[in-house]
Amino acid sequence: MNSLRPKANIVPTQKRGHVQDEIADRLRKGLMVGAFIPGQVMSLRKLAASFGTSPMPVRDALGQLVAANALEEMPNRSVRVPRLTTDRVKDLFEVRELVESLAARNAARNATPALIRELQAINRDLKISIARRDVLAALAANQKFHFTLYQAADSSVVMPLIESLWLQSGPTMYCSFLAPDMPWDASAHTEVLEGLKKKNPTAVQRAVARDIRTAGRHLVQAGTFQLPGGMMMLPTEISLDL
Amino acid sequence: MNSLRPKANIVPTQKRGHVQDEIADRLRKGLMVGAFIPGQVMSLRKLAASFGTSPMPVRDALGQLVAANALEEMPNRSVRVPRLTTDRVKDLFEVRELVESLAARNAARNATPALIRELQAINRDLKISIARRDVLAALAANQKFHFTLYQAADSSVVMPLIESLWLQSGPTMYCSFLAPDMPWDASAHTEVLEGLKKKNPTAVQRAVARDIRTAGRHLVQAGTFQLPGGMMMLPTEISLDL
DNA sequence: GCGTCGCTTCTGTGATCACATCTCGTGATA
DNA sequence: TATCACGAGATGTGATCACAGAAGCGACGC
Repeated sequence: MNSLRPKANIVPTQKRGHVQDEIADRLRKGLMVGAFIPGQVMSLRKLAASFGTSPMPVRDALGQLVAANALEEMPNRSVRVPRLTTDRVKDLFEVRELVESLAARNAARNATPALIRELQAINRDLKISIARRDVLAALAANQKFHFTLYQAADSSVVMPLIESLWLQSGPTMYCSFLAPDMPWDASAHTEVLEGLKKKNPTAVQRAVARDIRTAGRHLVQAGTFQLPGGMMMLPTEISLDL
Repeated sequence: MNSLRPKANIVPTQKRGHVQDEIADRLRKGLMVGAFIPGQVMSLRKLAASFGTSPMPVRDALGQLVAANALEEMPNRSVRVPRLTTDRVKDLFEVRELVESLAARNAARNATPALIRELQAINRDLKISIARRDVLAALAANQKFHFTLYQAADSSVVMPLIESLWLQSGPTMYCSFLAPDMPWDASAHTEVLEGLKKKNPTAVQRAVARDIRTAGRHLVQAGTFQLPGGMMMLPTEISLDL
């Protein structure tokens, strides 16, 4: 009877109540994978149009990401992908080293043979991607390696923290690792696996700490994050085919 | 011309665009101060009615707090104050010890005489509140002591993490420290101040770690958080006079 | 030619509505 | 009396609308 009936989602209402979460997931993935340029503003309505929804779930998703420090809020109340300063990168990796070391140590205590096998498989993929110079796949494999390891720590307190820290460093890491001469040392991962096999949590902890420390050092040295935004061949417009 | 004109906020539109933030702040404060019982569900419309606004800004505020792990989302999509298990408390304080130790260490490097004086003043208030058995004031002073110290670390990465961790432990801490026999050792704070005066970051770090460790131990021992919800004289309904 | 005013557009925010889902209470029936 | 079913209410979610502010941009005046 009422003319206000909405146009009924183009998609046949896939899952009720999970729209904002799916949007948030796609945005998260996009941030990790470098689909968004540091400094890029995330327009509410444009994102909504891209997703084919109303601005409402997008607003919620952006709010989540802002609360997780994955996006930053400008005085205009617009949100954008944060551009990191050198100091902030140092801070970020200092904390990452600390927190992820803890997670790695605790994960090592709970390590099962199945976990070790899974990590070995992921590391194989990682090495292949590195050999192919496939930055995207390498970053994805690297993330998967770390997160499956940390997951074994079985801490619902630490995991969200680590996710937040990765989301913050994600876009910048992607940009920096686009430099073809960026060395990538996968030896730390090998040390992790050896430590797990020997059931030596301290060794695993040290290996993860070393991995993060060297990554952070390379990132600071490269310093690509302090270049003026908009460089590189990345699309200025939002690409949502994630 | 349109009849849809809303009823115009009772409050003469204090500040545009800061409604959701004020709501989030009041909820945060309420969580820290124990205005909400662990397990209590935060109803969107009821909160909105209490605040005298539409459910919209409340939805945003709750989303922020859920993203910060200060509130948890039930399968119903309702959000509630999380009730902590023993394991989670241990996790929480393990991470708190780690992260806040780092912040304390870095803060000690930047410590100024003014900061030391400020911390001394706060600690005086804390001791007075303890002597008076004023749990609320003591918790507030304790929080102020820690946060002003960490603020000196000048890290926009670490501070949000610490805030999130405090928000998670806030309600439970309040409930536990209601027990009149809960011992409160302020000696760690004295050690912190001495370390700051001697410009010894390691000493400050150790003191903060000890402070958190003992607090966590007492919390686990007391174990009040695992009592069935709804105990104590706390109001079941939401009290918003914060 | 350059600066400035004003308009158009776009931004996020808050309110209201419609709806699917779930809960809870009341009723009837066995 | 016990149990099941139906219904009324409440829940969060998403869409749409109204509005205030900022920003871009073009035209006009100096």
